[in-house]
Amino acid sequence: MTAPVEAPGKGTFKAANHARRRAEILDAAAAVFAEVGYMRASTSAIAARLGMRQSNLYYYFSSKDEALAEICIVALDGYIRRMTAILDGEGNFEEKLRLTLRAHLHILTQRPEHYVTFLTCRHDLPDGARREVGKITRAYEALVERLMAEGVANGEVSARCDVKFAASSLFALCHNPAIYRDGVAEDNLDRLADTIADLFLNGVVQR
Amino acid sequence: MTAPVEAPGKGTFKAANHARRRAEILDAAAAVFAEVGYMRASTSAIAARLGMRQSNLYYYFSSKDEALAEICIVALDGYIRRMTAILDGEGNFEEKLRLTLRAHLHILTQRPEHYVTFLTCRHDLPDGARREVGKITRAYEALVERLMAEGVANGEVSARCDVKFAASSLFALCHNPAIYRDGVAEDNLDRLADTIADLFLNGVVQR
Amino acid sequence: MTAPVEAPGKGTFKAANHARRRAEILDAAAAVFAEVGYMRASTSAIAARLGMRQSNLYYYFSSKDEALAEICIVALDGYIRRMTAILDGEGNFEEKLRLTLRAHLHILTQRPEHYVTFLTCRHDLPDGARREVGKITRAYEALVERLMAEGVANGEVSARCDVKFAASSLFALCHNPAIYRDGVAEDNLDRLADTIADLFLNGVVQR
Amino acid sequence: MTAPVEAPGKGTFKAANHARRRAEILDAAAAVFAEVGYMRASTSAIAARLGMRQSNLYYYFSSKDEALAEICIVALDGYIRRMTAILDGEGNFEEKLRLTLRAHLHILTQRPEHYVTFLTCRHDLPDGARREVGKITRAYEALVERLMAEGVANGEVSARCDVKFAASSLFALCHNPAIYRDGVAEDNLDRLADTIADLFLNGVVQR
DNA sequence: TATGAATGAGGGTTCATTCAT
DNA sequence: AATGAATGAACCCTCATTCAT
Repeated sequence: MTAPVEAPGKGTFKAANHARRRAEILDAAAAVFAEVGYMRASTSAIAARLGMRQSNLYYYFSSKDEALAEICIVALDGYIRRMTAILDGEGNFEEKLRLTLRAHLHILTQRPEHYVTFLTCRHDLPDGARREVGKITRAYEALVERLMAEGVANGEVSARCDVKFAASSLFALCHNPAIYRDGVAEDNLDRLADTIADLFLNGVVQR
Repeated sequence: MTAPVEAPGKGTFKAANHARRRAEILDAAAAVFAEVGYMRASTSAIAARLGMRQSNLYYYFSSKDEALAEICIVALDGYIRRMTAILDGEGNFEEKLRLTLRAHLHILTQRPEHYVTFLTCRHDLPDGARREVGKITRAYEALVERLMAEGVANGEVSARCDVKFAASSLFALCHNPAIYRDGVAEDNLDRLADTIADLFLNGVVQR
Repeated sequence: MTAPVEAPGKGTFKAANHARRRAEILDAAAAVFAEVGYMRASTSAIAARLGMRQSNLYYYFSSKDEALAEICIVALDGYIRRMTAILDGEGNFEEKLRLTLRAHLHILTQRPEHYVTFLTCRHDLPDGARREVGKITRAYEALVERLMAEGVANGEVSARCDVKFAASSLFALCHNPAIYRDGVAEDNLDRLADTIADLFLNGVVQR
Repeated sequence: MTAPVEAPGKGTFKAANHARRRAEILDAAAAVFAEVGYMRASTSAIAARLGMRQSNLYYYFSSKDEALAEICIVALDGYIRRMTAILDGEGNFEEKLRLTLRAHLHILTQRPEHYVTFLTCRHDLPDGARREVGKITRAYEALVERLMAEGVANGEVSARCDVKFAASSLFALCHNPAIYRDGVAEDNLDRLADTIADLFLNGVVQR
């Protein structure tokens, strides 16, 4: 969890290079984690993907755990902020739901492996990081539940709807494309989000 | 994949003990696999849960892989048959969908850990077994897709509905309760199934 | 090394059965030892060859080591006595050498696997048995060396001949057919012995 | 069979160290294999001989099998080439035979344990390597058989001589000193080779 | 910054052996 | 006389991690 001992000081030239390389390593790690799972991902497989040697990874990260934690944090980055903005913004339930889905799935256009890693490797985090990540996750879920609750309150959403169940179902519908597609082109994101929204809002029944 | 050489002969009355013990081991293994994942699950943790020594497991199973494969097979057992029966039976789309969900989730009342293990550890199967399990899984998915297609054909389901997307979404909605609950009491199964069916059929919108 | 605890008393009916079964087990063990070597020979492979279960072997033998030791003893049985008889008997060097080879290779017509096991698994004996077997082996070698020495003494064998080297060479020439053939038919034994004798006596040079 | 992934790049000057260490490990392994046999040779015994930890062996070799295969290859190295040169060179049968024996036994002055390991542990090779080694071995044997056949053809060798039997007997005569001596001093090699040649050519009979 | 080398801990698996029945 | 069940020790191998250079 702590930074490697000899990491360059902030603000120097070196620091920029260091940070860039760190990010590259995170990407490689996320790719391997997403493909074979955290436990099967060997540090040398990660290093090989970057053409470097295993031991050099420890110049940038103090442990494999740390890399996983950081990937999960990156994957979660901004979710709370964006979701808060959506909730505080204009629009009825349906509009906010569509915005939510776009925001939620946006990462699939940028860092799909980070998202998959978050979904599938979260449980492999060491206790401390797992609790931390869990806290953020639950806060985010709470915001989505609030969206549902607002929908119920203003009559757009059926009163029979259990907000917790609805929120977790919404997430579940997002996992599928995350895991079974290699990534999402930027121009397809909105269509994907709306497809999910349509199902979630209206179900499959013909009207 | 084959039973250990020194297992008792078939049909003897000792064979029943052997089979019972095997099943107990499978249950213990499924519990550990579901809890910490296949890779983190040590064979001695499985043995400890049964008060036996690790090496004794190999009297019943020839490898950890074999146990996983068997758990996945058990989890899949009967799905094709039951789904075929539903499709060939009476009822409109909605009725068949509700039956499908009950059949699909029924395992949660009996062997929830087997189901979770199947969902989360499938990828850890050795190549041969993974292909075999994949074949069964795809056949089952195809049946559910056929259900969707029939719904579209007779006008109960919206024509805009992509059957593949719909089928995989239905499964996704089932994963949630599987993973986040410890099991489902037999008398709650129908309610759970119907809750999912309601969402899937009509969405959350108030009408 | 000690007999199993509950072995039947000598002279009883049971004792005969017991001894017969013991011999069968020794044969099976010798076959497996000869085929894959002592270390790779599992007790269950031996049992399987007899249609019995591994644990039952321990009713007849107290350990795998004991079976090996006994096989080696059986393989050596009578060598000293027969060699002594040959040395004490009539005939010149060449005649005695041919008798020696026939006596030495005779086991190939009866228990080739015992001989091969002796040759290839001797080193796997536990210390005590190895010394015992080594003692007998050396005594036998000494007799063969005496044969060579007598040949030298009476002028039939070249005076330049090192008796130790000659004796061990004679044995070496016997190992080949032992290891590379499946066994020797009784009527071929004399021919095989004479072929080796011819080479040993006269070499390959044309005269 | 392939070198470990993280071995140093070819041509670097670190690679030389790596190769040297690899060779040291092979020597240690050969010594242990020759002493107690492949199956009884534990990797930690090999490591202990070098003052390193067992796991470090795997930085140089990917498996115990690989080390054995390499030892056998080393033991066979050059045999075909040298034997071909002898056959294609000048000299009558007797001269070529003596050259053959010197070439064959030369390894006893350099790496006796490799030779003994080859002789006694060949059967423990995994299937692929065993076939490969078997192929080389048989090719070499065929060359020695050709030598015998040439001797028969030009009248130096008795027409009654079976070339296959003669060739395998020659090898058998070489096994003895290999196995029962700790090695051969360089200046004794020729004498040893000639002793064997004398026996093989003329037998023990006084003329 | 990066590498080669080394290590300790742990895991899955095999197997001879024991013992109650 | 034979079997099912269990066990402990040993073994090969993997891997994250460390450290000197």
